[in-house]
Amino acid sequence: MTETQKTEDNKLLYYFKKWTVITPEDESVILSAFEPCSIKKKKDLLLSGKTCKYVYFITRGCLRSFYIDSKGTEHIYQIRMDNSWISDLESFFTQTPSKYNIEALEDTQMLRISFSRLEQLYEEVPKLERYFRILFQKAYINALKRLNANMWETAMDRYNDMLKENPMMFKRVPLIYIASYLGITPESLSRIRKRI
Amino acid sequence: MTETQKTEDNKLLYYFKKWTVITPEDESVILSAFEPCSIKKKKDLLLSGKTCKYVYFITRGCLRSFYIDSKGTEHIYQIRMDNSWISDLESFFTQTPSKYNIEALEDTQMLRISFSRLEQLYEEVPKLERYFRILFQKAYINALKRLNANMWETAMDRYNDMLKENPMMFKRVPLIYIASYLGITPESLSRIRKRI
DNA sequence: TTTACTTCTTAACATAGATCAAGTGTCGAA
DNA sequence: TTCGACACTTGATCTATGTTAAGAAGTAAA
Repeated sequence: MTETQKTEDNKLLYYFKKWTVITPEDESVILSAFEPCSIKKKKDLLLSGKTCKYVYFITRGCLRSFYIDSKGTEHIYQIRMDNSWISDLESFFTQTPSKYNIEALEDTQMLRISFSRLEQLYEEVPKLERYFRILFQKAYINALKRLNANMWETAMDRYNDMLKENPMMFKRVPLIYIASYLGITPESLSRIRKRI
Repeated sequence: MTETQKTEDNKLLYYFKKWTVITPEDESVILSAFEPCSIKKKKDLLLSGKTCKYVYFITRGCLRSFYIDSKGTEHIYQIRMDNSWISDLESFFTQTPSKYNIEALEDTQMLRISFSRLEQLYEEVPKLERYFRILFQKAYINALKRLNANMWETAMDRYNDMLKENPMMFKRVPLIYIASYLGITPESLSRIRKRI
């Protein structure tokens, strides 16, 4: 195991330990369940129509997930960077074909785990149920907040909120993707930025 | 314990058992942790500014949660009926004041559990972590779907989807609330219905 | 049985953001 | 060093939905 890899693993464990108690024995079981992988910028991690085989913990890099509508337009619903999870959870948990794509916006390093390996890991380390319970709790609360913002706030308010809460994204992600994530066109985002 | 009450409890357990294994001993521990309660139509279960003390499992009835914006307009983000959960999870899990209101749209019966009692219950019946992990997983997936629909589909498509997926709601909930839930005004909903 | 309130509809007008079209600047690959 | 794709901007026009205002129908209260 290289030095780089060790650092990556430790970050994964750091996040587990924030919400649940992990013994040294658990640690090695967890680490052995995850498999390092990487992807080059502009390459696809998941293609629409394929089943999503893994959940990925991003140790370094940036990815977007999006779907393509009947007119061929891409709609981004997630942009994820270092130390967060990415997957198509619906496809992953039901093991059915995905409607979404996941693409790398930067060269990205990840730790991945398959559906069956994760099920097995829950049996080996039941405490992980708590970690993921809390993770999904928070993800759900955030998704509802974003839903409310999209339904009832102006595009300008959403842009300002995002600037405040996710300043790093503006340094690493092109505005055309941020526009789609905010639910508007690049033209509208451009006009909003001019007004400020 | 009345006959009515027993039926209610069994429904709660039925949903737990769908996703995890519950022994007879666990059953009684779970049942004793939940407390029956009820609320009359138009009364408030939660007021903005107050901390949300419970999560509620609705055994029979209907509630809406909404927030009031700076102009005094109500915005509904959840409508929940029989056999589902309702709460302001953010306020509940952080035990801080809520930004939302929850109001009964019908006379409603529930089973409730407090934050500290739920924490204790997780220790007593660790298998419940799995149930709630899966519950939040599904809730998160649904919230993302609703977000995508609100960002990228027309109000008419959203209305038709809701008609298909939640026909019961149209029989029990006034259209003014359904409009708000769909992210549009009652006037727009009226126009959409006329077009069909 | 009158009154008042809630729900729902309709119409005229207003507006945020989309669409279409064109143009500039930048950067990586040949 | 030049070319072509990509990122971003700007302007003109269009459209879905909001806003304002009014009225009808149903229901609960007095």
